Amino acid sequence: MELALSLGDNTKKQFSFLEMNSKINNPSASSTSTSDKDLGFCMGLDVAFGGHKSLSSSSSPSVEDEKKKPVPRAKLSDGIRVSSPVDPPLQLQLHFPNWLPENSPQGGRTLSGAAMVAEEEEEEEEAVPSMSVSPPDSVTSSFQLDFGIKSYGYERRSNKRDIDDEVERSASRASNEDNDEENGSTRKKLRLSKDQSAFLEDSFKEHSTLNPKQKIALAKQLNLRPRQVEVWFQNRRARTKLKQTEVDCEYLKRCCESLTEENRRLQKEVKELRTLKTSTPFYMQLPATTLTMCPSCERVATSAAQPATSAAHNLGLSTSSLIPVKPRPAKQVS
DNA sequence: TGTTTTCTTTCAGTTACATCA
DNA sequence: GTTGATGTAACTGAAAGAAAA
Repeated sequence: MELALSLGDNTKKQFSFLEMNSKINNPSASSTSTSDKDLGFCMGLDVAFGGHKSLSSSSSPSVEDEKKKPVPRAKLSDGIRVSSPVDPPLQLQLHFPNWLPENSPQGGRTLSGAAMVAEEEEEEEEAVPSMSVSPPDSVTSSFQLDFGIKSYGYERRSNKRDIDDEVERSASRASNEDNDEENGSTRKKLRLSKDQSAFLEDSFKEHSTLNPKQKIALAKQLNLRPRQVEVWFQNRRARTKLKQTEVDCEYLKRCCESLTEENRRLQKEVKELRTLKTSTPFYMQLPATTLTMCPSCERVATSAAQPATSAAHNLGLSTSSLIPVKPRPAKQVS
């Protein structure tokens, strides 16, 4: 059995970044509305939870795809623009997002492909003010803080994750110029600020998954790396699922207890009825030819069962096998 | 048109670090 | 100051799907 989770209206397609940003700029507006209790969890059974790509429409062009093939891709996602057949191969100047140090040695690096497209899209969009929510002395994420990106020695160097890592390592090297204690052998854990977390929570309420464009835009607004936003959403989905699983387990546990109790009660009743049946004379066990109604509870029973059920009533026992009918004067019915 | 390859995205599981009692 | 528990950012490998070859 799979569990369902509803996190609001998935039909909405766009983040309301500006609105959320205004919330960020006005801290008194939100931060209490981001707890899980406000997420509007809904529980259901027999409905698939998530699933691969079930919530995502992201089949967008990747950096490598566009690097390798400047020809257009067949499908687009959520407004991601790719070059048309008449577009020349892209060879654009990379505009580093503001989560990179300004003095990055990578500045001016030239790339082509979807990353460029994405960056261009970013530039084309209205200038969304980037978020600077961390206090100056905060230990939270800002690319100016130390980045201890562990060198994991990836085998493949072609997927997007690796590219992100490469960018991060580049940034880390740049950052290390100002931070001598970083030796690259340990990974530093950066904690997001409350505002950043609240902003991400708001985003998560709208979409539990992000397409690349949304991810980049969100990262830009929060002064985070896209990879951080991606990881945050992954972990957030995992937490949501875990929490929902706990709720479902509690519900099923209660159901099980209730059914166990009901079963126990019915077993007891059957046992009592059998005891009564064996103790009644044979002539009272003849097959029913008429229906009789119990005067006390106004339920109808067959005449064969009636003596036993009446006795059961007299004993104060429940008789779930009786058929409830609308109230009538106690009399025989043919 | 069908098959294989390549790549991306997501998830489940895990690790590592920060924080708190 | 130390230690264990807890929360969570970050990482890894596998699976699934889409697009290209």
